[in-house]
This record gives sequence, structure tokens and C-alpha cells, in this order.
Amino acid sequence: MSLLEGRRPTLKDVAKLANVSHQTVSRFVSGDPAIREENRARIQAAIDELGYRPNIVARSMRVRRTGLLSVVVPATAAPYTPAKMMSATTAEAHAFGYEVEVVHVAGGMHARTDRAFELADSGWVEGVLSLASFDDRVRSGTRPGGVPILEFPVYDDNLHGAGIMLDASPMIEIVGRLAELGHRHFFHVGGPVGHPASNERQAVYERAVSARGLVSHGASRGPFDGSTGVDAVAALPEDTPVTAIVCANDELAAGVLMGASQRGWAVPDRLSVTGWDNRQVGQYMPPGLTTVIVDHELVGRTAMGKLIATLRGEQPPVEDFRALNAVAWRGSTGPAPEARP
Amino acid sequence: MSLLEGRRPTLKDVAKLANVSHQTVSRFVSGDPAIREENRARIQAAIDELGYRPNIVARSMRVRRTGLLSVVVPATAAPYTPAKMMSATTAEAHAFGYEVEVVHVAGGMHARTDRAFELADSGWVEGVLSLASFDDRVRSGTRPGGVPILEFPVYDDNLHGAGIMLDASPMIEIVGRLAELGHRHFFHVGGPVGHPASNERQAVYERAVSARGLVSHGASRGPFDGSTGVDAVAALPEDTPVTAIVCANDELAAGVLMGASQRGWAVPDRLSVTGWDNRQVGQYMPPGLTTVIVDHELVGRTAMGKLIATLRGEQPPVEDFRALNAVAWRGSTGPAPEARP
DNA sequence: CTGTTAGCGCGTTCAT
DNA sequence: ATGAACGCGCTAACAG
Repeated sequence: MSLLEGRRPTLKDVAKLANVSHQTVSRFVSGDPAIREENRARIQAAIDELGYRPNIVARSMRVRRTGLLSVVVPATAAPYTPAKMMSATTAEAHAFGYEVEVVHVAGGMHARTDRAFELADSGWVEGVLSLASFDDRVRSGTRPGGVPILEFPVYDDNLHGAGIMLDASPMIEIVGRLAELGHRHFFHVGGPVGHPASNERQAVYERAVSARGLVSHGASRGPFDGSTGVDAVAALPEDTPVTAIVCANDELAAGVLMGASQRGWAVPDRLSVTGWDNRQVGQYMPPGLTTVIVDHELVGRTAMGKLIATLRGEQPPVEDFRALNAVAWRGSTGPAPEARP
Repeated sequence: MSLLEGRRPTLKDVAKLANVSHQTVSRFVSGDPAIREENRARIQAAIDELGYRPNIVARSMRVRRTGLLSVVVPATAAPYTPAKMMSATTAEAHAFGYEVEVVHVAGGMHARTDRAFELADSGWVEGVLSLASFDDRVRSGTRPGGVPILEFPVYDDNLHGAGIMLDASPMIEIVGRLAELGHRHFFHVGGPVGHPASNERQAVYERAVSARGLVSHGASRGPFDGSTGVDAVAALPEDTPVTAIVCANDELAAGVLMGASQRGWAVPDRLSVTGWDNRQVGQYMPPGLTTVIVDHELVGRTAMGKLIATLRGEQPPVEDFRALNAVAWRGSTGPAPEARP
């Protein structure tokens, strides 16, 4: 150890101590079976004595492989990131022998694209997967080095859903089931104007309502927090015929529940309420919030699978997101007041 | 480009094209000002033409610096990871010129320790910070190479709080304020038996209650989800004198709210309820859940600051977590029924 | 089965 | 101000 003068032991140090060539040590470390038994023992002893660990930077430089993939995620002001999607991407990568590093990038699309190029061009990683969209530079031609940069945009800068997460078809089921329960007068509470997921959910909501000959008494849009829901309920006239409020997510729905409580409207007796996203507490929020459960693992698996297929020069499997969304009916929805006994 | 045969351009390629030595290009890339103007122009042109980007693996090998730090986080079944703490660690690292990669490790303390050693010994990173505890191997002596491995255990394997996050002193304020509001009969709902944070919160709760001469009618412990709270309320006798239920987190409290609703107990008129952790929807869960807001950014900043101080051979600043917790009083708490007009 | 040689791409050292 | 030589730690290729 004293010969090392504080530096990390290298192959050569081990080789010297074990009285073999550094190449033999290299073979031993790589698990080459063709090594004499007595040498194996001496090499292992030397490794243990010196505490040798291969220098992965040097190895990567030599073999031009790092086995590392980057997953780029927007760094957001929101307090939580979707761990299920992240662990699904990691698990999928592990299954193919890759490690994953998660890179949180603040500052929106251009900063994200810059960082993705940096990562790809640095030689650190063999592929970059972003869960949020890139700007146009990514699509313009292949780059030297050929590290694939893939966007699988399922989030926006604020970590709200995008892309496939925009699929609002559960709205059709929600409105349809509420109609079967006797509801005819609806109201919608959505996220910020211009927010894609909210726009899509409102659009599908409105088509579903009119397709069944029902009445929508308007929509209220605002920030993704409870106050938007509270205010929307507060603004309804006292004699409103609305009996069902369909919301774009659970925060909004929680606000609607609170607003209803403030007005003395019982849920679901006077009012049915639905959310989206199955936030943890929603299930036990009295009276239990009907919501849409989204299979984040499916998304993570699919996204990473696509990058890995690209890496292996294979055709990515056809994406199948039919099982992405499932409506969970809970206590916040029930028969319309006029349909009750 | 055709000379490159598909490989990445290197310093030498640029040098050849610009008719200088690869050293000069290296200096140019490192921002050396002492380079002739005409050479600068030709080098820049060659870089642009070839799309040259430095190979960071090679550079790191040469300078023995990667500028990379790892943050180890338990990979959990829970759907969300604390993004605020992660972005705080990242921001702190950036301020000192480091990049951060987040490594999600499944499988508990030993797997985590293994992985930390792997990371530290690999030469990839210059430091490893784990937000969950290591096993004893970490403390046993310094390792060759000297990459610091630091644990700042604020989570357990399931990403529930540990270490400083166990600080349950807000219980004293909660019980005290409820006592001022006229409450004398308390009940506690906590997490799983043996769970450190739950144990601590229950212990402080009980001390606070008895210190003020109040009565605790027991505690109910169970999994961190709403059903534990629902069941706890359901099990109380109809004529219970309990008017305040203090919970160990917001999921439990949400369950208590639902249980109260099922029994027809108005909150806060009949019953006051408090949670912990300030989950997003809690604020708008009717009637607004009183909770403890935890400053996760402070924790992330402090943890990374400690690693960076170690890295720079400095003394880490004294940790100051006095501002970690703040009680947010909301509508789920109010005067005791007997203290109402 | 093992050793020798030759780079990987870069930055440092020492020359000029 | 620029260039030549060297080596970081490792593995591929070839000898033996």
C-alpha cells in the first residue's frame, strides 16, 4: 500500500504483487476461465490486499462503451416526480445490461435540448432519453458519434402530462357512466388555458357531452390547484341544474369537493365529482374520489424500450397504450339527485 | 467527414484540418487566450465543420476529475420521489461546478451500500451521497482512492422519513394549540409499528399530552394509507370524549376525515384532525387539513453541502434545522365542541 | 495458458 | 505562440 503513495491501485500494481503480467490480471477480472488455478489464487490475494477496483473510466475509454444511458426529466417546482415511471425505465434498461442516470434539467425545452446534446456528445452515455420534448434541433439530421437522442414526451416543463398522457378517452367512459346514472347537466373544471392535457380533456368532455345530447353548463379553467375548484363551485348559481362536475385532475377535484362542502352540497347526493391521476390521498378523501388511474410503468417501459431498440438497431415494438388508462369509480360519483329514490 | 469512417472526430482530426498541432486545438478548446487570431479562426472552422465535441471520458481519464457526484435514493414502490429535495441537491452541486446523477437503488441498505462502493470505486464519480442509511462497512476506515461516501439518512428503504426528518417537535405545538382551543381528549393515528418516524411522533405526542395534563385515549397504528385512519375512527365508541385526532401523516389524516364523514362527525365542529407532510391535495381536502410543512429543500441543500465541503477538505457548516418544520393551521382544526358558543 | 505491444483521446511537460 | 513526446489505466491483437 505504501508503494502506491495514496493513488488507487491499478492493474499493474496487482500484476506486480501477483507476479503475473497486467494482462493476465485483466483477463482474471473479466472472468476469463482460461487462467491457471495457482495464478487465480495469487491474483485474487493481490486484489484483496491492495483493494483493487477497476477504473471504469479507463475501461470505457478503451472499449468505447460505458453502458450508461441518461434519462432527462424536467426539474420542476412541483414537489414530486413520478418514481414509478423512473423505476420502470431503470428496470427496462437493467434487463439489457445498461445503467441509468437520471438527469434533472431546469429551464424548459431549449435548456433541456442543450443538455441532451451535451450528454450525447460528451461520450459519457450511449443514449439519451428525454421524457419531455426537445426543440427542433434534435430532428435535424444525424450527428457524428451517433449517440441516439430520443424524446418520448410524456411531460411538459412543469411535469404535467403530454404526448400519450394527453389521451383523454376515459372522458368518454366518465361522461357515459354519469349519463347512465341519470346526470344530464354537467360542468367542467380544467387546468390552465393553453395547457395541452387540459385542453384535450375539455375537448373530449365537450364532445362526449354533446354526443349524448347532454348539457354542459360551461367550464372553468385555472391553475392546477384546489383553489380553482373551490372558486368554480363558488361561482355556480344557487339554483344551478348541474349535478356532475368533471375535473381534469385530482387537485382540481379536491378543490371542487371543498367548494361543495362550503356550499353545503353533499357529495355524491347533490353533486357527483370526478378527478384524474389517482393521487395517493384521493382514494381516502371523503367520500372517495372517482378518478383515472394511469399506468406510469407502462409508459416508462415503453419509452426506454424504444431507446434500447434504437441502440440495438432493432425496430421498436409497436406501442400499445390501450391499457394506459382505467377509470376507478369511487364514492364521489352516484346517481343524479332526480334519479334517486 | 468521410475520412472519419463514422467515428467521432478527435482533437487530431480538427488539428489536421486546421493545419495546427492537436495541442493548439486543445488549448483553444480550454480557452487559452494565447493563440494567434488566424489560427483561432481556422480551428473554429474545423470544429464546426467536423462537429467536434471533446470526449469527456478521455479528458476525465487524463485529469482524473469527472466533476460528477452521485446521489443515491431508494427505489421504492411508492409512486413519487421528493423532487424538491433532489433539485435542491442538484442546485447546490451546480453552484460548485459539479454535475449530479441520481441513482435509484432497490433492495435496501446492503444493496445500497454495495452500489455506493461500486460508484465510488469505479472512478466515475468524485463523491457519493446517499439519502438513506448505509450498513457498517461505510464507516470502517478510508478506502484507496479516497472518493468520499457520505450518508445523510433522511429516508428509509420505503422513502419514509428518517434522521432529521424524525424530528417530531411540531407535535408539541400541535397539541399545545389544540389544548388552547379547549381540547382535552386526544387520540393518535400512526404508521406501522416499528416505523421510526411514527414511533417518534407517537412518543412526542404522548409526552406533550401528559405534560399538559390532557388525556390520550390511545393510539392506532397501521400502514401509511387511508384505511388505517378510516378503521381507527370506526373503532371509537359512539360516546367517545375524543375531540382531537392527531395523525402521523396526511394519508392517515385523510382516512380519519373519511371515517369521520362516514360516522356523521363534522370536522372541525365535532372533531379536529391534524396530519403531517403537506401533501398536495391536503390543503384543499375539505375542510382543509392542518398539517406540518417540511422544508425539503433545506435538507437537500444541507446534505449536498456536507458532501461538497468534504470534497473540498473544508469543515461542513454547522447544520441548522430549526426552520425545518412549520405547522400550517387549516380548517380541519378548531375549538373543541364544549368550548364553542 | 501467458506475456508483449500498441493504442483509445486527452492534457501536461518541456522544448522550440 | 506552437509542437513533440509522454502517460493516464485499460483491453485487443498477436506472439509465444
